[in-house]
Amino acid sequence: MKKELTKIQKNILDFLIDQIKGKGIPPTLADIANYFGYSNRATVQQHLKAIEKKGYIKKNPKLSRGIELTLEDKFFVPKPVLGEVAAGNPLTIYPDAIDTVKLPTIAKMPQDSFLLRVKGDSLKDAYIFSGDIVIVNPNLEPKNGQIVVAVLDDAAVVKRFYKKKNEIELISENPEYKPIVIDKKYALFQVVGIVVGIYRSMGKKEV
Amino acid sequence: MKKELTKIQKNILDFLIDQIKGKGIPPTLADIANYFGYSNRATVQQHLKAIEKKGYIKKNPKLSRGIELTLEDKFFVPKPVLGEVAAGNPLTIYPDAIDTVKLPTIAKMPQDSFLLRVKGDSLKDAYIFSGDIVIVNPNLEPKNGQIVVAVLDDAAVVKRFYKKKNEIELISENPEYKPIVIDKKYALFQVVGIVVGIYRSMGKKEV
DNA sequence: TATGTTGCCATACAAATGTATGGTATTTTG
DNA sequence: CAAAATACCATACATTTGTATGGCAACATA
Repeated sequence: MKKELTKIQKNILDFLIDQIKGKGIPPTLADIANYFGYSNRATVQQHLKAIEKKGYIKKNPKLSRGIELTLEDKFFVPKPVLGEVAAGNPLTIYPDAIDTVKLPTIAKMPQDSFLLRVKGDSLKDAYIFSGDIVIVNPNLEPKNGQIVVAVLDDAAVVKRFYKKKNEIELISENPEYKPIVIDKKYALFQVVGIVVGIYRSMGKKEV
Repeated sequence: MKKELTKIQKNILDFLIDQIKGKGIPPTLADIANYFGYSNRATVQQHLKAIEKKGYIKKNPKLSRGIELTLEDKFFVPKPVLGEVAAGNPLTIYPDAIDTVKLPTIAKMPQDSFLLRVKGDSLKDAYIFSGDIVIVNPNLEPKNGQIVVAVLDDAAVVKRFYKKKNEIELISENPEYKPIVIDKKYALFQVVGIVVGIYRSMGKKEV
């Protein structure tokens, strides 16, 4: 049905997806031209026309930023998963993505939030299961009782956060693991972000 | 810190939030003017200036649709929950929203997806719990094995979908409930949508 | 009373934006 | 080979869009 895209067209489409899904707002022709180094909007214009002709996008004529995606799987956008975490046995967060998860469009991430895949069932008492994706927002101040991702001695832990006078307590959902108490001044401790939610993709059972 | 907004300014801000978070793209001045029935963009212009002055938005000058939200709780957007469902005991989907859930920005919904709150633990074998929000997408074709929301005799059920030759089988996660078999021609049956994912907000324990 | 805020309109203008048209060169395809 | 598609550029033009300025009315406030 749909014709093949050329390499450049594919690149532009990727850019469109990235902008629309990632940044939230479709780019202008000038944006695209600028990104790809074109000195001219008309070039972009024709590429878009070609892409539209092949059925991958739809243009809202005369409207600024009026580019819509018509991808069949437009509800799913690949997002990098930065690592795996478990409440009990801290795992290192890898600098690069270890995997990619297809997130539905609902999962438009706040700018610099990131995803971690939960491994093991040590969070099951918080109803989070192996394979679930936790959404971590690094831009929020942790409040008592919230579940946070923290780095302690170069390892990541996911625990419930409680701020005391001079120390911070990290409590595991699972009673098997004892609370961790950290002095506020301890340098090798840092709250990476707050778990704002969990997402679980349906369809494939990959537990 | 932030000054109070007037009624009209509040309305405009609500519209901005609705568009940006809901539709995904900030409106133009003309859009806003049109929505509120203003014959003039300058009116909107001044309202935006007032709202910006009070610190609720930030404008990217000279850029089309360059309105940013600066809300403290900008990561949370109210979304209507259309009803409640349980796998075992079908509940009616109410025409109006029964509740509103604060969804984080990650939960930018695909255009006409809707939310249902899960009640009861009859889906617990699918790791879905009471209080979880299921995201239902009405625009996808159901495939075998997917969890769907279906209307059967005016009641909603959430079950796993299997298409047979002449009939459709709806299988409950919970072995207590027997599979439902529906003839394909049965008029009072319709698949409302597919559960594309579940979302659970952290922070408040409201189970 | 004077002053300021709010709410709306009209007009004007510059920049941004989308679009149309034509040109050139390369590659692909029948 | 000829025709079509691709890839890029330049120029021109009409709208869209954001912005600035001024005017008018209602209202609260000092």
